[in-house]
Amino acid sequence: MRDIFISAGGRLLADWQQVCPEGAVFKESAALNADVGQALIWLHVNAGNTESMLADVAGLLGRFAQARVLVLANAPDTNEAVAAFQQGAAGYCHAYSSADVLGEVRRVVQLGGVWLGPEVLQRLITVGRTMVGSSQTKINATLDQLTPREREVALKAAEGLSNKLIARELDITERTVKAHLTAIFERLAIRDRLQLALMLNDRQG
Amino acid sequence: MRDIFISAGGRLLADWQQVCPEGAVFKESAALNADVGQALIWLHVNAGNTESMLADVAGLLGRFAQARVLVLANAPDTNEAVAAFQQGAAGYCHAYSSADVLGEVRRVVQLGGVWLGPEVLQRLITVGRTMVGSSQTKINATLDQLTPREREVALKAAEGLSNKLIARELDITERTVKAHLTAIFERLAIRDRLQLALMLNDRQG
DNA sequence: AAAAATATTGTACCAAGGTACTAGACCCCG
DNA sequence: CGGGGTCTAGTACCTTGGTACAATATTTTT
Repeated sequence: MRDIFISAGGRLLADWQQVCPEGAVFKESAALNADVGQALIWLHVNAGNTESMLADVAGLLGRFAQARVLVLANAPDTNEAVAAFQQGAAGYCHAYSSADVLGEVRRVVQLGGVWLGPEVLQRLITVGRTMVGSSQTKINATLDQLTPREREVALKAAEGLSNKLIARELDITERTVKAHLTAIFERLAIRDRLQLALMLNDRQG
Repeated sequence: MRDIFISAGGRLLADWQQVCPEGAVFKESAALNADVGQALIWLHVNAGNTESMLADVAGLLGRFAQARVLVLANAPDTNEAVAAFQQGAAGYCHAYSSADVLGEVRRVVQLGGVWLGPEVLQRLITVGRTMVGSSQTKINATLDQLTPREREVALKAAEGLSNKLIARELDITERTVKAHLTAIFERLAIRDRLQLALMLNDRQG
């Protein structure tokens, strides 16, 4: 996917060039004549001119159906961002974002995603916040299904300890460790200790 | 809105049942014959089979225009999530999510929304970038020590797949999988696949 | 062109994980 | 007191994971 950078100033942003060393640069969207195909167009806009930005986005998308347009704003504004997305932009971010961020944005957009900055997200998403922090709750809910002794065994197994080591630490035989594990696997409906590790170590929601 | 649960294993997840006590369970998407109308279809998928998941999602959406499809992944993967959304899924979350989370997901989707998990969110949010980015970098640094083929094997092993399954998916013999794993263990200076899973799944930052 | 890395597979073997069936000791509750 | 859950553990057995000691073909690097 080609990268095309459009900036009124025509000046190339250093970080952008780092992300897209092969990218082409234009001074204005009108300068794009030939069909660009599946290009990724980075539209660098100045503050306070939402109207012309929207017109540019609409124009580009109209002329190049296969292209995706990303807006780089010198002074990002949530309202402007929402407007850009309504117009069909695939992303809207700070023009002076670091190369890391720009790379990530590019990746997301290339994968067909829409990149949303934090402010825009908060505006669009009402849920989430509470949910994000609830993974610990999930783990506890999992552990609550187990007896105290099973919990001890489960945690040690999820840390990667062998049955022999668990047995030594809990001062029981290896056979008993196996017995607990069998009970754990059945109760949690999983196959083996690796699945257990995934359940207990995965901090995702 | 009816809830329909599809799992290859046909096993009902306890938390899911709690959220959808009235839900129907099927072993495979093909088992859904009659039109389900405005149903909410929970598609439980195993790790590492993105293709078949996407096919399932596409098939379901094609057959039941009014239905919404939610993907429950045993081993969530951001790329897979993005792919699922591209295919038209209304949500993608961890199969072992707690009932609380599942209920919230259900609510959002029923209201016509698209549910984005924290991992996908964090991928999109710049704020979480520093933290998430560092651990991601760490993981990448780990993976960079491996050859391309070894990376594939390592990731699948870390997801909990058995050698047999990995072999099948990569279309090589189980012996070769073992050879790669032995090389991986030596290079990363770890003992077994569980340690590998801990290394690659640790998203603490 | 030679050397090194990568990818593949074989046979054999041992250790570890996990299951089946069983069972005694202990504790709590109705 | 008896039933049920918990913790413990034995023997036996099977499966999976991992290593040792190979070999061959392809690609990449030097």
